Amino acid sequence: MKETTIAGLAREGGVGVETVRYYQRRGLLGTPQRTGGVGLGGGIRRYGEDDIRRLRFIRTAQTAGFTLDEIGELLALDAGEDRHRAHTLARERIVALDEKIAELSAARASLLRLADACGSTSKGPCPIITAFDLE
Amino acid sequence: MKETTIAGLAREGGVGVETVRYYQRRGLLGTPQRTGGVGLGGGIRRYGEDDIRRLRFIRTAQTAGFTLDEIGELLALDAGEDRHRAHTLARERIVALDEKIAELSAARASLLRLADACGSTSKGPCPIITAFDLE
DNA sequence: ATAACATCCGTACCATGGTACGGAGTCAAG
DNA sequence: CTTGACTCCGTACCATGGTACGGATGTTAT
Repeated sequence: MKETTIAGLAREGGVGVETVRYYQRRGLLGTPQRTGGVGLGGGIRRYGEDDIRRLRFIRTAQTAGFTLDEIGELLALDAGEDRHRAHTLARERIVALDEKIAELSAARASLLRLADACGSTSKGPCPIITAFDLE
Repeated sequence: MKETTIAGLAREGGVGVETVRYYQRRGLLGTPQRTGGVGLGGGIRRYGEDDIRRLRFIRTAQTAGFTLDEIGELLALDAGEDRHRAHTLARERIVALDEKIAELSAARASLLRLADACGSTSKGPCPIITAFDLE
């Protein structure tokens, strides 16, 4: 049971320590039990595999376009019973992703036209605005 | 030569009036000559086809992932002579777009797994975090 | 046991891309 | 020639997703 501190967790998740703390404040990550805890506030918190998985999930869900609020809901659903809600969220996001991917592909085509138009060695300005006109 | 006011320009570009003003402040859109201009500050500004094209370009360039700062550079290049710089910017963005599209496609696959796993009528929690694990 | 380093916590600040507000000026219709 | 809608302008505020600071405490290596 590999345990680590907040710095190790952050490293595993590919984020900074401050970002982990930010997620804790947002309620996306828990604040585990502290070691010993002699003083008033207690000691240092220890994190395990579950925390690492959870943090990684947050990051990949972000790339899927979920906001942190939505990710909070997903994490709640992961523990809950509402399969229908989870299914709906996933479906909605797939539709949004399909739109986004189409949008980016169209933009890519425009950029290709632009690179082509401005790639020649000929002088003068290249019609950047025009290259996007055909979208 | 269809002319319009800021509200018409905003409508054509699919943005709000305040957004147009914001772009003007950022230097992305110019502030054209005013009508009559009797008082101290002058009258109402009039916008034409070029302004509409420029505004639409800003919006589509945004969907391509350019920041407003980069769009400002592109607009400067459109008038300038630096074809090489324009070509470089376009190429860089194509690479970034390819990465982003791949990322979104992977996320889409995860969501499909998730929708599948949580779509059945069976009870209990569905493994949301796990559905993303295989990325 | 003491130095060096990490953690904890609240609070403040940051960048990006807007959105809102309020007062003054302008324009067109009745 | 007034009313009502629109414009202009500065300035303030907002949401999102962090990032930085600084003092107190905790941990660890020598």
